[in-house]
This record gives sequence, structure tokens and C-alpha cells, in this order.
Amino acid sequence: MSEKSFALIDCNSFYCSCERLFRPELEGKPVIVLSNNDGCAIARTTEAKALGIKMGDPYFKIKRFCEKNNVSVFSCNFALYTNISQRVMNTIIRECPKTQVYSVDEAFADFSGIKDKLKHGHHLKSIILEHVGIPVGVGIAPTKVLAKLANGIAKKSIKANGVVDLTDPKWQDVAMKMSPVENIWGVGSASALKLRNLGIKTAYDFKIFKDEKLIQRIFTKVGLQIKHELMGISCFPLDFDVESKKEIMCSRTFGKSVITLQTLKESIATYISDAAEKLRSQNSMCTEIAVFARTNPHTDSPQFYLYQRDKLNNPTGDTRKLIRVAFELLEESFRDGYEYKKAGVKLSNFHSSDELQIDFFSPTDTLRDITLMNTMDKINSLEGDSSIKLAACGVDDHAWRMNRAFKSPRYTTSWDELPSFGDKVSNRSEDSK
DNA sequence: TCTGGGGTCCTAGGACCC
DNA sequence: TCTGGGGTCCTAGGACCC
Repeated sequence: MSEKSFALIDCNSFYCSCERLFRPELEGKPVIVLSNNDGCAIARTTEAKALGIKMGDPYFKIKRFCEKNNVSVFSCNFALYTNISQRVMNTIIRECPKTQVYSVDEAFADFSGIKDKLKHGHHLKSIILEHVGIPVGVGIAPTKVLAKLANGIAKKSIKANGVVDLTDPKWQDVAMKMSPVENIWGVGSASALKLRNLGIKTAYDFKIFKDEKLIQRIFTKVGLQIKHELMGISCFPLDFDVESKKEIMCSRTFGKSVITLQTLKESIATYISDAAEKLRSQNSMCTEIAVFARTNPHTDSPQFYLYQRDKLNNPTGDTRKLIRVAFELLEESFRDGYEYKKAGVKLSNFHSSDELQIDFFSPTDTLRDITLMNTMDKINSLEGDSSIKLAACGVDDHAWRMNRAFKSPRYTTSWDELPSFGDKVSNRSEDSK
């Protein structure tokens, strides 16, 4: 049996490259793509990176700079990116049937048994460019972590011309000595700091570090697996079942703050509709639903994080039912007087479903009509009562993750502790201008 | 002073990824 | 004025059971 081998194919500045497909004249020029509501930069070409534009830079802060430096700026178009992504992935899968689609712009292909891996990598790269028009980098190695490392070099090195093969352990060591621990896939800032405190500065230092028990204790099982992957021992096999999500979330930041329950409800109804559609498309039903909304963390105002979740007695993928529960949860925790800046829903705890959907209320158009009609009554009239109990007000990993700012003392989840807004907002009944 | 023990399930918290 | 939107996994500790 031949040695295991993985190729990581990663699209260059993917969203920007998608936009460039339709604007070829932007080749070689700085381009960025903005998030929802044109909030911040979420993709930059190398030219834009070279200008110093950072991932997540708020657009209003760099707008002037972009104008001055002729940076082309695009609002995001996820429908387009998803479509282009599928074309890229299909092209890869045609060439390498054993491929794990890892994210919208990345895939791991099984390169085991391929004789001239470097040549095959170049072939993939050119065929994707030719068929879809998207430039990619290819990193080849015996483990995923090393393939990731190879990919990083492939994108940076001019000599590599987009493809790097780290099959040879000698080259692995060379690459690892060049790579600071922060660059290892799976090592974030918290772990990097701890590793540096242990005197581990490069990927190579980590590879040759002797005390595995210590690594396991400090960085858990995953940390040790990463170390083993650096040593050439594959711990993360290809996973072909990435289609099936375990959680489905839909959330948005609002352009303007939302103050009324009714406006919040309309958003939540839309999010549920989108999430439920995804749920059904993977033949799942959920038994847990969460609703959340938060105030704007980028201000000095008192912060509030509304969060409610509930378990459903019976699994469902029915939009109506989910909306009704979501509305109950929302009403239960809605606080008048707060300016909500972001809201969302999360469906989880899935059961597989064979029967599907005949009864399921899915067409988004119909739902839009309903939300536009602006009434909970309409929803209620669609089906009988629901006697679902409300969960206690709580916080979960999601709340924590939403924004670290919420860890600060100004963040409260207990209604009794809510700061008083006084006259400032008490008369407000419309959503803010 | 002494104060069962073992097992399972669930959740919050922490870390990481794109 | 204006600050993204998704995901996954692991572990400790509490609740609960016998």
C-alpha cells in the first residue's frame, strides 16, 4: 500500500477572485469584498493586503483610503460565490473523486498513489483556472496539517508557482523551521502563546518536542494530534460527509438598530425560514431552537444579550412550527427600550428524516407575504396551539462567541440587573433612524 | 475526625476554523 | 452615522441514577 497523501486546494482571495471573473480588468489590482451591510472587509486580494488593509477592517474607516488608492470595493454576493465554489469543487472531484470539500474555497483531495504529485498538482491548478477562472494554490503532504503548511508556502513563494509538494521529510523540516507556531493549522493565538512559553517557536520545534503528556494536558487531544500530523502521522482522515450540518444558524447585523418587537419578529421569521430550508435540504429535523439578539457592542451604552432556547418534544422541519416557537421565545425575552443591532436563530440537535416535507410550509415567497403582512396572528392561524415551554434565560457558547465584549461586566443576562434607560428611550416606539 | 463509588448524560466554557 | 456570518470539537463539572 502506498503512503497516504493529501492535497489541499485553496482558492486565492476567493470572493475577490469571483468578482474579478466578471471584471478581468481588475487583474493585478487591489480588490476587497465587504460583509453584510458593507460592514467590513472580508476578502482582500494580495494587492489590497499589500496596501495594509486588514481582514475585518470596518469599511467606514478605510473608505477614504480605498478611494485614494484605487481599491475596487464590492458588496458581498454569496449566491454567486456559492455557485462558483460548486464549479471549482466539481472540477476537482472530476479529477480526484476522493475529495473532501472543506469550505467554500478549500478542498482536500486524496493524492495517495499518485506518482508525480507535483505534476498532478499543477494540472489541477491549471484546469481549475481554465475551466472556472479561479486561481488556486495547491499544497501536497502526507497529513492535512502539513498540506496546509505546504499550501501556505505555495501561495507565498514565487518559485513554487502555486504548487508545493512536501512529501519528502527533508523538505517538511525545512518548511517547518520557516513556520512560526502561529501559522500551524489548528494553533490559534491562545495556544501559540502557551507554546512560546514552552520555548516552542516554530512548527519544527513543536514537532521535535518530547513531552507528549504535557502537550496533551495543555492542548488537549487535538493539540497532540496536530503535533503528530507535523510528525507525518495522519490523524485527520478525509471526511466526505461534511454536507450534513449539526447546527444551522442564520443571523444578521441590522443596518439600523431595531427597537420594536414587531421588526425583530419579521427578521426572526425570515431567518427561521432560511434555516429551516437548509435543514430540510439535508433531510433533517431539529429538536432544539435558539433565538438571540444583541445590542451594539461598539458603543458605551449598556449592553443586553437576549438569548432563549428551547427543546422541542417532537422533531420538526416545519417552518411554521419553528417560527411560532421562535416568536414565543422572542416575546418572552424581548426588552422594550433596547436598540438591537443584531439578531439570529440557531437550529440544532438534529434527527434524520425520511418522510419529508409534504406538509412542510416552505415557499419563501409565501413566508415573505406573511412577514410583510406583519402579523403573528397570521402565523397562528395556520395551525393550532403550541404548548412549548420556554427555556430559562441563559447564555451558551454562542453568546460567548458572539462577541468577547460581552464578557465584560457591562453585559447582563439577568433581567433584574438590567440597567435603567430612564427617559432616554422610554418613549421610543419606532425603529431608529 | 469521619462523610461510598461508579456510571451516564448534559451543559457551559474554551479553543479553533473558514 | 457606519464594525460579518457561519461552523466544529474537546473537556470539566454538575445532575442524576443505582
